[in-house]
Amino acid sequence: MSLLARATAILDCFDVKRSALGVSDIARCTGLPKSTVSRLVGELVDLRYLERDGAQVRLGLRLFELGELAAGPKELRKLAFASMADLRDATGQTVQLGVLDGVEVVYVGILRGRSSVKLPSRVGGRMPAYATGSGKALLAFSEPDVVERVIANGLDAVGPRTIIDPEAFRRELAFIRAAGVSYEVEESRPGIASAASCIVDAAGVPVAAMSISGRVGEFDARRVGLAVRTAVVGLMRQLPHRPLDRIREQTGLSR
Amino acid sequence: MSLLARATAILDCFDVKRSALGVSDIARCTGLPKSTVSRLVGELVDLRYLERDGAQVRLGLRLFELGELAAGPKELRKLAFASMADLRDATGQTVQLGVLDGVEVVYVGILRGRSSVKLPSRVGGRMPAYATGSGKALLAFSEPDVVERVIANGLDAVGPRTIIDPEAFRRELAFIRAAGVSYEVEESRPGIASAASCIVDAAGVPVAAMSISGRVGEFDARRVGLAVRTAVVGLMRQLPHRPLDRIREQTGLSR
DNA sequence: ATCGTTGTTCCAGTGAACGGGACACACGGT
DNA sequence: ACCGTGTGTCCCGTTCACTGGAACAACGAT
Repeated sequence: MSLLARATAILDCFDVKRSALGVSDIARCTGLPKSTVSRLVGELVDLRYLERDGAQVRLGLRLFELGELAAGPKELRKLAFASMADLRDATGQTVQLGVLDGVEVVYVGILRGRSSVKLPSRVGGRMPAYATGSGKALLAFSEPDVVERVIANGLDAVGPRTIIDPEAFRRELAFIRAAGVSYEVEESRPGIASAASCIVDAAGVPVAAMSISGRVGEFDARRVGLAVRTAVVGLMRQLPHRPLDRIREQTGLSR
Repeated sequence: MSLLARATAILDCFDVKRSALGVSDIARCTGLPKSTVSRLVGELVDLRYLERDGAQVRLGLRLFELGELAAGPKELRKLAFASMADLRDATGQTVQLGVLDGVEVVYVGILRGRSSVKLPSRVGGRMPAYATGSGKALLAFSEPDVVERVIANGLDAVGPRTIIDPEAFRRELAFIRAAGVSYEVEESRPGIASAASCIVDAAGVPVAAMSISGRVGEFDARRVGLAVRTAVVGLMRQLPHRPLDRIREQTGLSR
């Protein structure tokens, strides 16, 4: 395990629930020797990636800065914001924007609806991809090996109706690919339903997914699904105009 | 230069203006050998701190996540948000919240005013402390060695009226400490004026500064200065109630 | 006073990072 | 076609910086 991996393991210990940790806490959490952790924490503090708060230590200012600079999610959020707001206003439900990272979906933007059922999601938070509307929408348009990796990673039931059978899951993705919309009822969490649609770029690679979630009762799947889909196609129409970097990426990808 | 310092030097190359860089760009910018950069970039990509975008590389998803988790700024922003909104609505000018980091102030929150004169500041952005309203307010309540470090670092003119004389600067801070408000007219940038006030915690250590900026013409310094000050004292009144972590910090600081 | 904590420091041993150089590739100019 | 210059990656012997057990000092609780 390289030094960088150790350092990042330290940063990974922090969570919305555990926002301040001691050296020993970190040593336990990472499995690294205490002396090593002490030294690395010291270096990270000097670099302002961590900051001391008495005997505890918490995530530092530089991470905040770099997070604000992380161009990808920011740009995406800006582009999608208008559509998301329309959707939120039209339905009153909460709208989310997520990207795929390995076997999980990371939410990069959230607009909470009026009927603010408290969703567990949070900007920067993660959920298993196979159990969420956004995740399934993204996987439906991803390469087969990405999907297989998710399946191989295990389809554990995280909600009352999570799809745990690999074959059923593949069929579900095929259906989503055809429909352009994914639905999910109590697959991620009891009492919650959602509909999502995948945003793909000009080359057909999935970029993000927009989803809309609400309480199972007050949620008209058909209607809402259509709304998400229309919002997404509207968004995609203005997507390929993004000039330089997209072109550069294209040429880069073509070897 | 340790490995961690090298890795962070790579991350520091990125900027709002240079959001995507190649390996050679980074090598030039950091002064590190290209082969070293290539290897480190590879590791950082594996760790998702960077992501490849064709031949270019940009800041990755994990930095975005960690930035969202950085508790300090987030908490502060939440606390100050109401007062900032009041101030913005009352004056129509843009309100900023900044913290001190070394010799610079980092903006952790911005509410743009109606008369949206385009300020150069940005959430997560930096400005030299000695040349801004927020920075001077923070320095006025900081330990002498902090102030001296800033002065030793050099008071270069960044605006038409930047204070560049060390002695004048010390007098300015003494005045601000007495008044509780700092003013700044064209010290940071031509055509811009601002007033700021420092938020100190129960122990008297400066935490952040709230500032309000506008075009020199449409800016009534007296009136606005008083408004900022009242907003800040109102904010501070509800500050010491913050329970556990503050107490822990206290005990930690008292050795 | 005696534990069980905490975090920090020391230092010799070693394994991982280093980086010069060779390499493959993609351009653009002549 | 032939360079010249730009990329980014990879190899591999050298070496030096990271490692981590152990000893340490400070607390707090029992």
